[in-house]
Amino acid sequence: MRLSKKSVYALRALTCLGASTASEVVSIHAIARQERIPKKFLEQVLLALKKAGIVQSSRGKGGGYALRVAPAQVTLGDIIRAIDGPLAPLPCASAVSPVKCPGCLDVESCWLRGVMTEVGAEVSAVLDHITLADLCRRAALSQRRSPHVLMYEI
Amino acid sequence: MRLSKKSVYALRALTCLGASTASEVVSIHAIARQERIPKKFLEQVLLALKKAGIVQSSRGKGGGYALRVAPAQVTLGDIIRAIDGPLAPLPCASAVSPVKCPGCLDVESCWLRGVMTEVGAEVSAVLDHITLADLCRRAALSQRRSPHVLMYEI
DNA sequence: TTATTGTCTACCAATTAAATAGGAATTATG
DNA sequence: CATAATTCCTATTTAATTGGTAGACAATAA
Repeated sequence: MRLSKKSVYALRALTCLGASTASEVVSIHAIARQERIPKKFLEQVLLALKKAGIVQSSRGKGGGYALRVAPAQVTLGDIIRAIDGPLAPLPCASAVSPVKCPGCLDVESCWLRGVMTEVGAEVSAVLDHITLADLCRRAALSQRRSPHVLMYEI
Repeated sequence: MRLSKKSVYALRALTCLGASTASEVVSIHAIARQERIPKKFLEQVLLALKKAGIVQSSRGKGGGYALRVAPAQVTLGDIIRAIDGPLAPLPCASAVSPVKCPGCLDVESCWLRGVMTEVGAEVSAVLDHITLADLCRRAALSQRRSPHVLMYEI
């Protein structure tokens, strides 16, 4: 149930883009520096987000990335799915792209898949009602307070 | 967001125990054979479940495992937590045992932790309202139909 | 034409998950 | 008591995944 580092990077990069106006582009370099993310790794993250239709890019000098849709239109679920794949607890229980998992051939696995499909749907529902706009709002709020205070907040 | 093989084994082993009466014990060997789980691996799984207070064991000849609590008293959440650890999407966002994760020192991580703590709580809520009794019921149902039919059911 | 930027693919390193191994401790039973 | 069956515990090995790096290539603005 753990979020990969990759998708955390994606979330941070996207709030970074969400903070800019829609028209202006931000370079990989700038995002990497600001968010302290390994540049070449971030490259792959953004490429995946582009493939998922969440961001758009322009190349060449002065190029960079921008959101392709409004922050309120992108959900946490969209982002995590784009990076980490289906949210289903089991490969075979994915609504998007169900894949027969090993050990899924016999009867026992079948009822498990049933339960897990439902669990996956509920998890998706949770993640799909939190939008990038929400994240940006929270990020902006915490930006305003002192880092030191936040660091030790429970 | 994927379930480990280990916890799938745990779920299957437990439904196996749930199917037996509370008083009778089932040996690792029997469970492993019935559920086609590597015996030595299952050993570790059951040990973890025991440490979590979900099952009890008796050693020596004629020994084995049995549930320590009623199937309706154990939740999916309990089981998965016992095997895979906290359900939180981020180590730092665990209600049970929050651990400072690398990159969690600066301001950006803090708002992420906030969101993820909430997400984790909701996921927990989902998993904690499904009980082992529910799983056993489903397992019993699918047992009654033909394996072949189930195999290709969507 | 050149500097800057994204695109793509392959690769390597580190970590984690899955499985295996083997001996110690415990207990029922002949 | 001796033995076989069983859990307990820890270490090791193997496989898979994740995290990160590298470098050649393509596009574009100036």
